Amino acid sequence: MIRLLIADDHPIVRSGLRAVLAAEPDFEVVGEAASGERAVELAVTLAPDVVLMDLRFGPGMAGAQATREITARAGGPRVLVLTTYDSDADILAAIEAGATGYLLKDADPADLAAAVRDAAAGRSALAPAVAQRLLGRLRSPGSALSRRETEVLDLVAAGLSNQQISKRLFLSQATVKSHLVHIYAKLGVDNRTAAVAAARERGLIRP
Amino acid sequence: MIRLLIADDHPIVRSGLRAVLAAEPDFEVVGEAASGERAVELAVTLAPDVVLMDLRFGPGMAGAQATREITARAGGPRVLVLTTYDSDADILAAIEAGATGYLLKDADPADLAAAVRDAAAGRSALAPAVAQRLLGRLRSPGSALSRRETEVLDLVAAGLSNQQISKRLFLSQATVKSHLVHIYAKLGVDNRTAAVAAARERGLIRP
DNA sequence: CCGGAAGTCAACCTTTCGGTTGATGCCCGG
DNA sequence: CCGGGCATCAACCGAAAGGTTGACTTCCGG
Repeated sequence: MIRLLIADDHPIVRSGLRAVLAAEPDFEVVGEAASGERAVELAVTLAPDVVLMDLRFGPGMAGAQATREITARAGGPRVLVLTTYDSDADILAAIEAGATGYLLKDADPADLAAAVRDAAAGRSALAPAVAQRLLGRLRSPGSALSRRETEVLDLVAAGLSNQQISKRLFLSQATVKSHLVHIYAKLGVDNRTAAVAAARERGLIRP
Repeated sequence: MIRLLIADDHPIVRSGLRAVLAAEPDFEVVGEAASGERAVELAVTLAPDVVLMDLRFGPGMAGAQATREITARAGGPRVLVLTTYDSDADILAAIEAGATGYLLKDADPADLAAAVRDAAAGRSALAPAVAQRLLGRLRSPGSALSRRETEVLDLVAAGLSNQQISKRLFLSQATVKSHLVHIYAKLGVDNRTAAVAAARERGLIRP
C-alpha cells in the first residue's frame, strides 16, 4: 500500500486527485495540505510514502521550498511535483530541491498512477514535455543563459531601461549592453522585447 | 435537480469538480467534455442547466468561443466560467461571450455550489477578485486601452518592431507610434517593454 | 448638429538601443 | 598552464524608438 499526501492550494484539484488516486487499490491518501507549511508538517507527522506537491501556492511558502525541507530529512517521503507550469526555471528549481518526479496537471489518471508508483520506488518520473525540455537544454548548453544574463533579462522584462538596469546592478551601461548582445545571440532575436517574448516562451524567466 | 456539464481539458480537474458537485444533493453531473468542440456538442444533446466552462483548452476551440456558441441558442444552458486566470482580457471576453458567471479555480466547494445555483437561476456570479477588477475598470475608464491599442500592444509583447507591426496591421509606422504614445500615457510608462510589463501586471493582454 | 474619442498619417527632433571592436580580469577544467 | 566562458568596461556609429505638433476622417451620443 502506497501512502500519499496531497499538497495543493485548490480544493477542487485536491478532490480531483483524491478521486483519481482512490481508484487505485494500492494507493491510500492519508492527508491533504493547502499550503507549503502544512505540507511540511504533515510530511513529518503522517509519514507518507509520496507527496504530490503543487509548485505554486497562493501566499506563503512555495512548493519548491517545501520540497526542499521535506526531502532534506533522511528517510523522508519522495516528492512528486505536480503542476500546471513547465518553465525551465520551475523545473530546475524543483529538481534541485530534491523532487523525484515532475508531472503536469493535464496528465491522464493512468500516467499519474504510474508516476506515483515510480516515485514510491525511487525511480524518477518526468512528463514527456518536461523530459523534452531538459534534453533540449542538454543538447544546446550554449543556448542557456548565464546567471548574470538571466538577472539582466529579468529587469528588462520588468520594463527597465539600460540605464536603470546598470544602476540597479551597479554596472556600467556598456556592460548591460554587452550582456544584452549575448542574450540576443543566444535567443536568436534582435531586440529586447523579442528577447522577453522568447524567454517567456521557453520558460527562461518567471511569468 | 440541477443538471451539470463539466468542460475542462484536465482529467484531474474534471474528477475534482465531479466529486465536489456530487456532494450536493440537488446537483447531477450529466456529462464531461475535454474540449471546446465537445462541450458545444454535449450542451445540445444533453441539455444541461449549467455548463462549467474552462477558458483555456489545449488545442482547438477556446472556452470563450464555446461559450459564445452555447449561449447563442435560445433556451440553452447557462455558462459558468471556471478558470485559473483573472486577466481583464479573459474576463471581458467571457462576459461578452455570454457567460453568466466567472469563478476562479481556487474557489471553495461551498462558493462553487452557490455560484452554480445562482447561475441556474439566471443570477450572475462573480468571484470577488473578478468583481473587484471589473469595478476598478469602471472607476477609471480613461485608462482602458482601445481595441486597436490592445492589438498593437499584443504585437509589441510578441517582440515585433514598429515596422513589423505596421506591416502586419496595414498601417504606417507613424500610426503605430501614435498608438504607442497613447498606450504609454494610459499605462503611465515611457517605453515598450515597460508597457508590456504593466499590461501583463494588470491583465490587459494574455500571458 | 456639434463635440469628442478613436483612428489614421506626416514631419521633425532627441534619446535610446543595437552592433562592433577591443580590452581587462577571473576562474575552471583539460 | 593555458584556452575559454563569464563578467566587466570604453568608444563609436547607424538604426530604431520616443516625443511633439498638427491635421484629417469617421462614428457616436448628447
